[in-house]
Parts: sequence; C-alpha cells; structure tokens
Amino acid sequence: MIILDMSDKRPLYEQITERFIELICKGVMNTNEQLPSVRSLAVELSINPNTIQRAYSELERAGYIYTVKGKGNFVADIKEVLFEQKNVFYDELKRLLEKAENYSIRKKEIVDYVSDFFINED
Amino acid sequence: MIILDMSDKRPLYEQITERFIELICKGVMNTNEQLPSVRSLAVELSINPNTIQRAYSELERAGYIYTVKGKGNFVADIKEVLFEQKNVFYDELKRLLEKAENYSIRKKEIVDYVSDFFINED
Amino acid sequence: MIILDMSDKRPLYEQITERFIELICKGVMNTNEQLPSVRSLAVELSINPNTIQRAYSELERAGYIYTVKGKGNFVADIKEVLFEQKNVFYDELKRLLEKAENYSIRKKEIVDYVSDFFINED
Amino acid sequence: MIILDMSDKRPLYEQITERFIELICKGVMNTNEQLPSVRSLAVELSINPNTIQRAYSELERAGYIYTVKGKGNFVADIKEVLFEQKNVFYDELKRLLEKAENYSIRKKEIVDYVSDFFINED
DNA sequence: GTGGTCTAGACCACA
DNA sequence: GTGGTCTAGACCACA
Repeated sequence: MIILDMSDKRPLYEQITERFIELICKGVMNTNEQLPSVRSLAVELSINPNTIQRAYSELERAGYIYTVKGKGNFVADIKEVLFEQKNVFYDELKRLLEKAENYSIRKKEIVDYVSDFFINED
Repeated sequence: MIILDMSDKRPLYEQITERFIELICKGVMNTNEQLPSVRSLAVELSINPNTIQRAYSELERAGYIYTVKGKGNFVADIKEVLFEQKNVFYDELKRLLEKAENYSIRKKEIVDYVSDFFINED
Repeated sequence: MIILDMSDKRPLYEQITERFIELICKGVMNTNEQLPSVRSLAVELSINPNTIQRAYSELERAGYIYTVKGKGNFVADIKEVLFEQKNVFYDELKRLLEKAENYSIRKKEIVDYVSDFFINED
Repeated sequence: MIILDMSDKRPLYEQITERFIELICKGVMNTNEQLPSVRSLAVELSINPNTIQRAYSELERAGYIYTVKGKGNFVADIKEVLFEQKNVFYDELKRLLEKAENYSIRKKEIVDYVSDFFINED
C-alpha cells in the first residue's frame, strides 16, 4: 500500500504522509478504518518506527486521522479537512502562477494546459 | 534590492537565488549588468560571504549569470534558460494538479482561478 | 580507497569527485552501495567535512550518487550518466585535436597512438 | 587579432597566450616579427596591462617569444618548442583516453572519430 | 578588489 | 548517526 522512493529528495515521513492522504482522499481508506500500527508498518517498510510515528502525527495534526490510545490510528471524517486543503491548494497554485510571470508564459497556454489535464471532466 | 526573510524555512542562499532570478526575468537587471560583489552583498545583508557565493554558484549553474574571475558576476543572456524553465514550470504545475484530484476540486473552478489570475491579459 | 595529492593544483573536492567517478564507473562500487559518510571520510582523509560535502554534491548533481537525508549517500544507477559523459568526452577530444593542428602532428601518428593505447581491444 | 571571451571560465591571460600560440603555430606571425606592446594591446582589449604582461611571460617561458628590453617582444624560432609541445599533447591525449575507459567507449568508435576529424588529410 | 577554495566549528532536520 | 546550512575567517589566483 505504501511504496517508498529512497532516491526521492523529500523526507520519508513526508512521502508516507502524502501517500496516506491520497489513500484517504481517493476513498481507498474510509472513515473509522484502522491504519496499520506504527510497529508493523515500520517492519514492513524496513524503516525506523520514529519515522512512521512522525508521519502519523502529521496526519493527525492535519485532521486526516485520529488516535485512540491503546487501540491505534483511524481514518477521520475528512469533510472539514478537504475544505481547508482547498485553500492550501490555491495558495500553492498562486505561488506557482507568480513564477509563470517570470518566465513570460502566456495566460492562454496555461489555461489550455490545465484544461487538457482534466480532459475527462467536461 | 534583496530582502531576506529569516523566518522563511528555506535556506538563505535559495531566497537570494530566487530573488535574483526574479530581478533578471522581470528585466530589472539586464544582460551583462554586474551583480553586487560577493563581499559587498554579504556586508549589506549582514550574512556570510559563503552564502552569497553559494547563491551565485546556483545562478551560474542554471545559466542566469556568468562569472569572470577577478572581475565579478554578470547577468547572462537568458533566452535558453527561459525555455528550460518553462518545462520546469509545467512539471510543477502537473504535480500540483494531481493533488487537486485528491481534494476533489473541479476542473471549472481551477480554470476560472487561473483565468482570473491573469485578468489583465486577454 | 581515496588518495589525495596535496601537490595537485586541482581542488581537493574535484580530486575526490573524480576518484569516486572512477570507482563507480569501473564497477568497484555498485548501484545502491553506500559511500562512506561525510564525517567519517573527512576524518579518514584528515580534511574538512565541508570539502567532502562539496564533492558529494557534485556527484549527486551529475547523477552518480543519490542522497537520502539522515541515511547517507548511495551509488545511483548510472546508465543515463554514462550516455551523457560520452558527449562530454567527445567534446574534450575535439578541443584537443584542434590543438594538434597547431603543432602539425599528422593524422596517422595520432590514429596510431590511439590504436596502440587500446592495444588489448581488437 | 585577439578576441576575448569574457564568459569563458579560463583566465584572460590564458586565452591571450593560447591565441598567440595559435597565430604563431599557424604561421600568421613569423619568426622575429614583433608582438603588439603590452600597453597598446591592453588599451585595445580594454584590460589591465598586468594581464598582457602575464600572457607574454608565459609565452616567453614556453619559448614562443623572446623579449628585448626597451624594444619589445618578438616571435622566437619555434622548432624546439613544437617538439616539446608534441609531448605535452600526447600526455593530454593519454589522460583523456584513460577517462574513455571509465565510460566504456570502444576503441573503434574513438579511432573512427579521430580519423573523421582529420578527414582532409589522407 | 574580485571570486574560489578550504578549515573549524556550530546548529538543525531526519532516521 | 547522517546529511544540510551557515558563520567566521584564512589564503590563493586573477585583474
């Protein structure tokens, strides 16, 4: 379920966090479903448990999961989170578009690119 | 000309690099114009010359400036660089749009956002 | 494994870089094998860790190694790099042959020299 | 007669030295012909006289020119120099071919390249 | 004066 | 323990 790319420049905990966010957002994991335990996942991925712990902490802080002591970590109801993440997304998009101005890329070119990216949506 | 944000998480050399890229791309600094010397900028920003050195090395490697030993650093002809950076931009945009799918943001919403961002272009 | 020539005019980081390129290309070090840590190699060679750091940065930028923060540096899959380096080699060869014309060295003499150099290949 | 490339990584004095070597070897300048004075060339190239001085010193040391105090610098008889330079050339070629082995470039490929380079010689 | 390299040593994020 | 960034400061080649 989780695949690590050791040659990726980003820290491992971030890769794990992002992957779980994807699994949760795409509906592969559903509300109240249990995540693998810190230790079992650490063994499975052959990495330090601290790294999994950190990833789970980030997920909890962002509202994607909740922790029940002595029981484990579970997928949260993510309605609110999705709303917040939308803002985060637009912040990043804004920052990126500002860079586009540096490279004199034209509006039409970018709009077309975005449009083509979501070709399957109407 | 250069303002450092010490609370920014990114390294100082990266902030400096990005700022010069902006100045060069926006035409504030032109081809063959001399950049401030490593030492003078270090004094001005109250940081170590090595940090400026690193920023200038990055700029040179990316093709934004060229160095003449014993003379100084100068803005390069950036035609080729701009072309390459366009690809970098689209790579980043693609990566970002993939995240949008996670948050179930609709095509129309994003296209409108981009379109509004460049409101002054037709 | 690494021997420094202090009387060599080239910077130390360059000597280190070249030596590792040789070890990797010749197959003494193989894909995914770990390089000595920045600190340990610095102690072993009695030089500053920054110098090793710089050498490793160059190797990473050129694609010979990849870095995993907190874990170490590892030999990369160098297939692509080898292809690029071939072009670099021919550029240097061309530049050198142009100088040969200055010294009126005859074609046959050079061809024979090259041929003799690789005497063991057919 | 001398064109400087400010974006060239090599020092100016080296560019000047190489250019004169070329002019002398190719027969554009002949034995006992006078070189431009240090000052006049410095003015012409808009660079520091020290730089020209350094280039002329290198040329003299290598035997390409001789200096007559109070008169100027003159092209030397370069028969001996040519012989020495041949050895320098082969040293460089050897060093380069050793690198070829790193990149597993085949003998035939290199021999063909050299052969094609001097296509106009038989 | 200008950039390039290097040392010594600190502090941080990550595993 | 591992790499990444930065400071303070030295010495060198080049102009």
